[in-house]
Amino acid sequence: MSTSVPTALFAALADDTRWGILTRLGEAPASASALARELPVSRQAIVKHLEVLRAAGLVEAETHGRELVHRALGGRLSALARDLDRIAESWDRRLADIKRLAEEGG
Amino acid sequence: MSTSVPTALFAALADDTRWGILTRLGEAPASASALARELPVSRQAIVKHLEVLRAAGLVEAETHGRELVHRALGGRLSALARDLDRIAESWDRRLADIKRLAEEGG
DNA sequence: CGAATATGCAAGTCTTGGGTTGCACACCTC
DNA sequence: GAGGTGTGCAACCCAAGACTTGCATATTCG
Repeated sequence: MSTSVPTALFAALADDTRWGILTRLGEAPASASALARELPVSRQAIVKHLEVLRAAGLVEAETHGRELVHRALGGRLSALARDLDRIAESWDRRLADIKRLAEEGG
Repeated sequence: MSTSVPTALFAALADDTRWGILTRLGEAPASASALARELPVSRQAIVKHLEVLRAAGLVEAETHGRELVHRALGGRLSALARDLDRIAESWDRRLADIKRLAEEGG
C-alpha cells in the first residue's frame, strides 16, 4: 500500500488557471475554444492545461461535431478525498498515542 | 463561498520531497537536522520545505531544548478532504442532470 | 466551393521554485 | 570555557512549466 497519494495529482490541481478551468468544466462541459473566450489566457494555454487534467484523470473529452468537448470527472477527486482523510486521521491518532505515552510513561 | 479550495494548499502538497517529509512527520515528529540525516537532500532544502508546509498549516513546530521539532497536523488535510468530496459530488450531480435533460428533452 | 471556426504542432520567452554551498551564531554538554 | 551540533540567513544555479505567437490542417455550414 504505502503512500497511495501521487503528488502528480496534487501538481495537476496546484495551478490557479488549471483549477479555474477544472471548476468551470464542473459547472458545464466545454471545448477549449469556448474556454479561451471566457478566460484571460490563450487557447493554447488552455489546451495544455486540459491535457494535464486529462492525464490526471480529472477530465474526459468527447468529440461533438468538430468540437472536442471536455467535462470534469468527480471520481479521482472523491478518491483523493478518501485517501487524504485516512492519512490525516492516522497522523492525529499517532500524535495522540505519542502524547499519551509521554504523559503516562514519562 | 465560491472556490474555498486554495491552490496554494495543493502546491504545498505537490512536491515529492515535501510530501515525503510530511508523511515522515506524520509517523513521528522530528527536527530539520534529523530529517536531513534520513533524506537524500540538504538540511537547507528541508528547512525550506518545512517553511512551506508550516505556511500551509500542515505542520507545526515546537522548540525542544535547542531543537525545533516539527509535527504533521491532520486538520488541514481532513478539511481539504471534505471540500474535495463536496466538489466532486457537485460535478457528478451536475453531469447527471445535464445527461438526464438531454435524454428527456432532446 | 469558400469562409469561418476548431484543433494540432512548434518554437521560444520568462518566471517560479527546488536544491546547493558557505558562513555566522546560539546553545547544550563535557 | 571549548567543541560539537542545530539553526538561520544569503547568494547562486538550473530545470520545470505556464504562456505566447505563428502557422498548418480540418471540418462544418451557407
